[in-house]
Amino acid sequence: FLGSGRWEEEKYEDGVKWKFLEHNGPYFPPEYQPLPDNVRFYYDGKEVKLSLAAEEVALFFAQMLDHDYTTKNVFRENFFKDWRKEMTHEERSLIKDLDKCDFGEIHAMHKAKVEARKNMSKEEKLALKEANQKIVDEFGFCMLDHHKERIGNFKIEPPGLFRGRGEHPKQGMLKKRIQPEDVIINCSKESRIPVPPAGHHWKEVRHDNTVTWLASWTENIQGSIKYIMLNANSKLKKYEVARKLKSCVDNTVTKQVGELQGHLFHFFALIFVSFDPKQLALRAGNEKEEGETADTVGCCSLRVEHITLHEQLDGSECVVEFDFLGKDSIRYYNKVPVIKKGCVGLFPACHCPSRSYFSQTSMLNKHLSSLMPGLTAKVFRTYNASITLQQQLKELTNKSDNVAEKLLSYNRANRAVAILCNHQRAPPKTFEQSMVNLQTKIEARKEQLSLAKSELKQAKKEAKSKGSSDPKLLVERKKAAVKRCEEQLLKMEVQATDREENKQIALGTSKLNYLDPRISVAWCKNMEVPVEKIYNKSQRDKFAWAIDMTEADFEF
DNA sequence: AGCCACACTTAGCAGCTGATAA
DNA sequence: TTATCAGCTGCTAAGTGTGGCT
Repeated sequence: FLGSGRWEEEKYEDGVKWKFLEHNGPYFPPEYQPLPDNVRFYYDGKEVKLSLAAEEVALFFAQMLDHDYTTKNVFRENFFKDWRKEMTHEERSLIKDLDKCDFGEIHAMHKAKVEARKNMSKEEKLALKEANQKIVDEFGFCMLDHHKERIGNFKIEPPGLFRGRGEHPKQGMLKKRIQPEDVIINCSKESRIPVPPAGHHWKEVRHDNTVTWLASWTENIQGSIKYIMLNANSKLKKYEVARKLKSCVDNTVTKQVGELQGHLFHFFALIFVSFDPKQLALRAGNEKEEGETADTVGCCSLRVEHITLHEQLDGSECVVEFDFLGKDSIRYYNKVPVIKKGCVGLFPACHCPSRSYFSQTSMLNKHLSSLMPGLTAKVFRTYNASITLQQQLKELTNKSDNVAEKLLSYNRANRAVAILCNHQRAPPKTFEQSMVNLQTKIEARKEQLSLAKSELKQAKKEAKSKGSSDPKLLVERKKAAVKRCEEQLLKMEVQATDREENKQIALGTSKLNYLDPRISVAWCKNMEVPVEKIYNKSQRDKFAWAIDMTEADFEF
């Protein structure tokens, strides 16, 4: 029964995702608690008692006062506009200038609350934890077919100020409180229908087993739909599609260049032909509505100003320099030499200012899926990421290394992928300090080591002169101490290297979403590294299928 | 072909927590 | 026992891709 069917997906016929679904509905955040009387708001120096609705929104802003957002003009303007909508007539005619608003006391109260929470007694913390656990127990699980499953996000998003990333035109707008009347419930007809909070009703209860969500509502900033869903589980199928691409790369995709030139923008040809894994892993780049989101682009939406063509750069011929903001407004900067000379002729097109040269992802995907079933633009990222990990692991790890060194190599391979996929992070606020701390520890350990060494020498000397069995034992002990010290020192030095190299790189995203876990599991088996060293508990759960099925000889 | 609605995946960050060192 | 900090989890924004409609 451990055979091939065990990790099968798509249990049901066309599009049916479940046969039975039962849950308790989403959890709603607590109602707003009015400010105590001693916490006041001032306008133009004078105390103003705000209405409940206006006060709540004022608190949202006051809570963010330490954040960069509140210094940004767009944020402030959007906030102020939406805040005024929540005010009463009188408030609105009085409060006309955000700069004259004094949120000082509200801000101070908020900070005191955070502080108090931090300083809670053990008992209080435990009580809070238990209360939270009760909520999880009641709302955090559902019955999906015959299994009890953990729900990924069972809480309705609380109201607040919209925190769009980058230069988001809607940052600071009021994200409204969601009521049960806004929420659609999805579950089995024959299940216990979730009960709405007292005095409320659901917007709708439906029974659609072709979708996986349990509840949904429409959010007021972009008008998009938000869902309550299970945690996405990684799919074997997705990696198999990417893996198939490996054999397709030469005989299918690259041969299509000529055809691509015909009816798709030339730039795809360039990108998808020059896809030596060490090169590009751009996102597809769907069109976006202008003014609704931050101006970010991907492969298909790149504009002329994002690309510079160099006929000669850093010793390579025909190099494309990319500089643009991608998803989450993360900057992508890269200089990529073209590997297929046939593409050179395509470059002049990049200088054409017309957007029409840049085809759409739907066109691209249509073409790609005709080349290979299941092939879409994002499969290239999965393929590139996984093949790069495999190559890097092969290149970097030695069987004779110790575990710490092997793990450094693994992280370096993972890092190569993260760089390829442009997974960046802001350097942690405490980064410099923690590096200094680690360095200090290393120095201390070094001293300890030299001390241990001289003690060993001394012990040896004494053992020689006395020759008794007792000092010999001492020599062994000292030897062990030196060895232990050396190991710890090495471990710390490796850790320092790893951390320094990882300053601005986020490994988690590629690990979770792009790297075929079978590559990592096979590597662990080959290198005799316990799988817990590279996957934590939740990652092991997510990749249980790979851990279970993968042999040491797996090749992506 | 272009659009939009919808469903689902991928993403960085903030705050929490538990391991570790002092 | 307490302070610290790295790693983890939860959160929710921001992508991708499909399919139906005009």
